[in-house]
Formats: sequence, C-alpha cells, structure tokens
Amino acid sequence: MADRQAKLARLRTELGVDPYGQRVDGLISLAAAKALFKPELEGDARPVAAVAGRVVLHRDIGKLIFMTVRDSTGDLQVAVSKKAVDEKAFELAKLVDLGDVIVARGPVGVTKTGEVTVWASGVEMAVKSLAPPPEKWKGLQDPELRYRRRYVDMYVNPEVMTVLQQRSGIISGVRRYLENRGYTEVETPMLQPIPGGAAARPFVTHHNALDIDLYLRIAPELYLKRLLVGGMPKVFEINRNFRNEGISPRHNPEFTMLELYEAFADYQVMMDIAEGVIRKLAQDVIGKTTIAFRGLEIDYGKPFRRATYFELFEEANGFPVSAHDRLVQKARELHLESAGKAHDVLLQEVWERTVEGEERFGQPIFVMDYPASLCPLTRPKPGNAAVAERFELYIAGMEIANAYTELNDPAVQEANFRQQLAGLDDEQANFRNLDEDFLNALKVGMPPAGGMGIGIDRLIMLLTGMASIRDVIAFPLMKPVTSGGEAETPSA
RNA sequence: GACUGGGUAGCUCAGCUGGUAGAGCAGCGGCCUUUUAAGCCGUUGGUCGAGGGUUCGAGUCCCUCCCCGGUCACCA
Repeated sequence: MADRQAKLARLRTELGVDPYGQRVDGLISLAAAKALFKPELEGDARPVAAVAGRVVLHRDIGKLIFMTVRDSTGDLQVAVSKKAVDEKAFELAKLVDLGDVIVARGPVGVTKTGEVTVWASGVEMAVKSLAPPPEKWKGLQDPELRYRRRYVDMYVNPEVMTVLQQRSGIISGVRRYLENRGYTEVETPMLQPIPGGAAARPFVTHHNALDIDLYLRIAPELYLKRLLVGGMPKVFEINRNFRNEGISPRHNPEFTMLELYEAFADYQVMMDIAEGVIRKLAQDVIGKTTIAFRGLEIDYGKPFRRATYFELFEEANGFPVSAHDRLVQKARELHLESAGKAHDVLLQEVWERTVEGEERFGQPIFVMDYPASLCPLTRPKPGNAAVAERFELYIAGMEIANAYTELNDPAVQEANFRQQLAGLDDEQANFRNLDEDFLNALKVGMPPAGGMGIGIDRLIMLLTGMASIRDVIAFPLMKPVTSGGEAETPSA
C-alpha cells in the first residue's frame, strides 16, 4: 500500500500524470479490439484501437513491457515498446502495478507466438490501484474474502462477472416474456404496516414522522391482488422480499421474487407460463436447454413432468394417501410421532421424507393438487373441496415456483386468516394482524385469477449452475467484521 | 440455533508426538526488446482470528468468544 502510494506520488511529480484519469472517448471493448485483428494486414495497415482494462499480468523484460489487461468482455495483451512510445509513456508503463486500470491506443497486431496484441503507441493511467491485488495465479479463493470484497472477486474471477451479467439477462428476459403476454409491471409497497402474503418472520423498522412501526415486506401478494380488484388484468412485480430467517446456500435475508397474477386464469395457466419462461431463458440467455447443476444434468427442453401430490405419494410409498393405517405404520418406520396428529399433517411429514428428494425432484416436475387442508389460502377444486388447486415446481430438489388458483371469496379468506392467527405463538402474534383492508378489497370483488411466485435467485442458480445463492447475488449479506473496535481496513 | 471443517505474510498455502515462524506469488533493488503465471540475482514483510489457562517453553495442548464454509433445522 505504501509502495503504491509512493508510485502515485511519482506519477504526479515526475511524469505530471493525473493518477485518477479523465474522460476517454472512442474506447472499444477488449473483445471488440481482438475481433479487429486481421492476420493479412501489417504495419500501418493494421487497425488501430483504443482500449481500457485492469492490468492482471505485467511482464517487464527491459525495453519491452507486456501487460495482460481485463475488462468485462475478456483479456487482451498490450505491448509497450520503448521505441514505439514517448519517454513519459514508457516510464508510466514501467510504473504500472497489477490492479491499475490503463488506457492503451495502438495497432492491433500479433506477437511472434501469434497472440493478438495491442502494440501501444500511447499509454495512460486511468486509475492507480492502491490495494495490493490477490495472488495472480490462484487468485482470490477464500469464500469469505470473495463475498466481502466482491469488487475484487469480480475481476479476479471472471465467472463472477459472467454470472452477474447472466442474472441481468434472466431478469430482463422474464420481463420481456411477461410483457409479450400483456402483463403490466408494477411496484407495490416494501414498507408495510401489516406484513402479509407468506408465513415468515419480517424485519421491523420504524417511521419517525408517523411514529409507527413498519415491516419490510415478506411478499407483495396482498397488494398485487388489490391491483386485480382495481381492474388491472395481468400484473407482475420483480423485486426484493425480506425474511428474517436463517441464512443458507439457498436463503439470503433479502431475495428477489417474481410474483404474477392473471385475472380469469387459474393454476394451469400459471404452469404453462412457468414452463415457458424457464425454457425460453435457458435457450436465450444460457444458449442451451441442458444445464449442469450440482452434478445433475437438468433438461429444460423436454416437457416438464406434471403429477399430482396423490400420484407421487402412492408412487413413492406403494399405498394411497387415504390408507390411514398404512400411513401410521410408515410414520413409525420413519420414527415420526403420529399420536394426536391429523391425517393430512402426518401425510405431509411422510411426504417430506419419502417423496421429496433429488431422484424424484431432480428434473423439473410440477407437483399439483395438494390436500386442501395443507393450503388454507388456496381455492379448492370445483366439486372436490379436499383438493387445492395449487402446484409447486421443483428442480434439482429445490422449490422454484409456487402457484395457486387464487381464493377470491372474502368470507372464506377471512375465516382462514382468523384460523391462522389463532394458531400463532406470542412472538408471531406481535406482527401478524388481520389485514382488514385486504378483506375489504375482496369484498369489492377480485375476479377469479391464477397467481404464481418464482424465486428468481434460485432460478438463476439453476440456469448458471451456481450451487450457492451467494454466487448469484452481487453483495450477499455478511456479518460485519470488526477487530479491536475498529473496522477492518480493506486491502485486497 | 445444532453438528462439522476452517482462520498462519497483501494473496495461495505448508508448519509432525510442544523447542528461535516457512514457501510460492505480490512488493522493493538490480539485469533483460516478442513475454505468456516470463526469467535470473538480491531483499523487505507476521498481534499465527481474539482473550484466558497449562508448561521452563504454545501456531501446536485445554477453556471461552468472534468470523467464514458445509450439513441439518426454520424458510423460499
């Protein structure tokens, strides 16, 4: 750090160079510069490019200096020959450290070994880096450092950049897909007086002027439905939800969720949208329909399997869901406590241990038609009150989408809300309240509708092949580090 | 939250049953006009995560705590 500070001073005093650069016009990406190379052209006929990039390798062999520079499109070699540049530029090239960002202009040619190279006629310092860079070959490996100093990780480990760019492509691809279907993107409150739409612990905050507690939303659902009541036919929102729960490779306290609601649709329509958008993203953003994830080859090109809860249960256990005695026996085999539990509760516990899992839920599968008692906020199947019109999409064992034919009967909704509230413990009761305004909206009348939520971060994990949610979020939450009462000084 | 693995130089890592803290890269000083992790010669650099304990002596053994990864739980 001190050595670099000294070099920064030398740039100013000896070379009269501003180590923090200035506006540069006419820059092209390193990939574009590389593409300009024409092997048949030599000397002055070679195309000239102006490029900028962070120096990741610096080979000074005396009167000739090779640098490998990197930008978001890749790496390119820049050569600075003492003969080809003025004295000041050559001295500047000598003073370049790994991590500096430079601007180089010159013909795009090759070296003896055939590597495409910008043969600099001019070199400038765009910004002097004061922090020592990570090891140049092994790079930045320590996962803690990588997440804490993502700005270093991003250039040291180029796949990080790739994933973040693919993330952007996936999200804009989702928008395009839904807009093409006539959907309107909306934004609903993230600061909510009553957190609703999911079963999760919220973050609490406080508004000073109004002197009220507010909650960071755990889901946008109840507001999106209000928009349906108001007359919007097809709405979606892609934005952050916040849940005050544990952190894991599949859970970040803030995460990006897509929710969509379509009037006069049902969960079958949502199933088609889920399958359609995911397949399209694989094709358009990743460029293939078979993608490796945690050792699995996931095929997004084939139609996704669609099976009911009841079928899958029987397939895995060899007896139907209605066979109570067999269920109790199975529960005993699994060391589950069955005494005093309702049939459907026990059913779900056995389901979680026998049906879910990679062998059955590895390839994309829609699990449809859950027992109604497990989904109190879902509309039952017409003519069969025991079955809820709900599906969950599983891929690689992860829950990716959850969809319903939405309940729009305010009386049933209110009864279900009240039943839910009655079953809460004291801690949960602190923030769960009856959202009377939402019930009022249902009384105004919400058209029948299908609705769905898709965990965007998890979808990005699948499509990019990243095993941890932290790898698809630019700045995942990390506990702040302090040492001796002082904040850690960044160095890498 | 539980279990488990880890934290040693800026980075990547070694350090055995306790005996003066090491390497490579980076850095610094030299040489070098076609290198490819350039090379060669010389060289600087440490609160061994923090605190306590055992011991003549602790990176190493014991205790407490902090941070990170993984698995599980909660959840999406």
